[in-house]
Amino acid sequence: MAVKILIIEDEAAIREMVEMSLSAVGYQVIQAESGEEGFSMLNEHVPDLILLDWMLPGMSGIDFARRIKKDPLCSEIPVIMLTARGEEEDKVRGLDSGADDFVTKPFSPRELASRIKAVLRRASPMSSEEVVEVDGLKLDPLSHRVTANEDKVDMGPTEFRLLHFFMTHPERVFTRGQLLDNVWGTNVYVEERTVDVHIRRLRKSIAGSGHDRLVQTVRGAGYRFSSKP
Amino acid sequence: MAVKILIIEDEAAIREMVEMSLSAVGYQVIQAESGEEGFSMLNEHVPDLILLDWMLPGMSGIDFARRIKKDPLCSEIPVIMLTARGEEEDKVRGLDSGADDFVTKPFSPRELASRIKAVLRRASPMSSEEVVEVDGLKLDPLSHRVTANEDKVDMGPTEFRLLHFFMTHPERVFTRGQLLDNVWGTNVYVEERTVDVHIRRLRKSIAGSGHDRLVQTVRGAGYRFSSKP
DNA sequence: TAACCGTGTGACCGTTTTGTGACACCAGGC
DNA sequence: GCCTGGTGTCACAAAACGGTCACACGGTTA
Repeated sequence: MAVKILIIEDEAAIREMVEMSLSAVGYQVIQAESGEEGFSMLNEHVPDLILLDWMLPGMSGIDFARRIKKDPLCSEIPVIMLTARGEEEDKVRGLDSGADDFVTKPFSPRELASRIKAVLRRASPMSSEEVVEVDGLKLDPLSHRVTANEDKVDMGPTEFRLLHFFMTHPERVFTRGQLLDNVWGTNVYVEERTVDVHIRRLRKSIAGSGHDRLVQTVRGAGYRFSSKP
Repeated sequence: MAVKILIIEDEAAIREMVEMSLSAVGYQVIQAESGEEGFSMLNEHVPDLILLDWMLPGMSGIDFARRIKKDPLCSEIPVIMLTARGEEEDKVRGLDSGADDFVTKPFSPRELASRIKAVLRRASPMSSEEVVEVDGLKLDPLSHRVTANEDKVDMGPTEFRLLHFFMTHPERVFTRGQLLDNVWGTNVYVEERTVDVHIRRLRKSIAGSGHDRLVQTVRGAGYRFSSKP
């Protein structure tokens, strides 16, 4: 699955440049031009990294970072601050607020890309390649394999991606729309009820070992993956 | 363990390109932008190969190579020199200094990767010439022979390389593109479906002993070699 | 209790992906 | 030249997958 990066930056020129250079190296870029928009984006997408402008209209970057880090659901997402030259003294405050790195404007696409790579490596070593396990249900992205208590589990590609997303974002409810965005990908047009069907197929394939209880329905909201009842 | 490559090159652009393209095919890349930094890196990492820029600020590439080769701890590490066009006549001197190969800038990632592969194969025959065996299926790179429970197995050269790659990288899914890169070589252009055909031929040739089950299709992802079902 | 809403479920069918045999081409040996 | 074995590509077949629908079910509300 492609690495998602959310950029929150009010200058459209910078957003566009970042979008172009990062998507060229295989990242999926989601844009927001204000803190508020950034938060609403977080409801749809769960990015792997956030690029955050230091000076934002309305909510400042540092406020945003603090709120992010307080939210247990998002606190793990690494943040890179974009600062203008001459704000050096502010770096300390920025670090306190939980930013993982700083890039000073103007920056080259290359520099940004290498910082991103470094931060991602540091923050979660190969997050998308790590084996995830919940309650005896194990998913190995590298070998593309799912086992329930060492027994092989079969499922289709979409179910696999869905399960992978769930297992890497447990204990959180996702609406059907959010699941479509994160598992199917943005700009696809399919019925929301399609999610139900794939949930059903996923449950069926992991039901043999009783793990279907991990995929929970939250009526009126969506679905959740959780080991708690 | 991943193959480590140390690149010593002052131009960040080239370093980044190399880093990206090599890490994409599974190498671990360590960067240094000067000879001095290169030496300090050698104290931390023992790379399997060194990419060395011909023209370095301060200590030149050739000086570096000479010092490397004098050090008994590092003298075995193969060195590939990166030279700019028009330095052809210098190649002789370079060879005297112990470089194992040359790559002329500008070079393509594919070319570099295949040179690296060739040099590593030449330099350390140990790892890639060891007999591998999985489940009674034995491949001997030295005698270029495959046996299934002591019975001889026939296959074409490409199938042999494919099987060798699979057996040295089991339990992991490879896309058709990755297989093309790793088995065919990086600078060839062939249809991805060609992989399917060779998978088919490989399966056919090892099917007599039932070993075709080791070559597994992962729908939507690629192929995997595994002794597990 | 009946209508209603959201979700579960099985089935359908077009599309996509993979398996498979055949063929043309190339290089090397005779 | 003429085989021969190996390779890449193609066309077709087979299988799996994905999205949609219709209907069933169960809880909630009027």
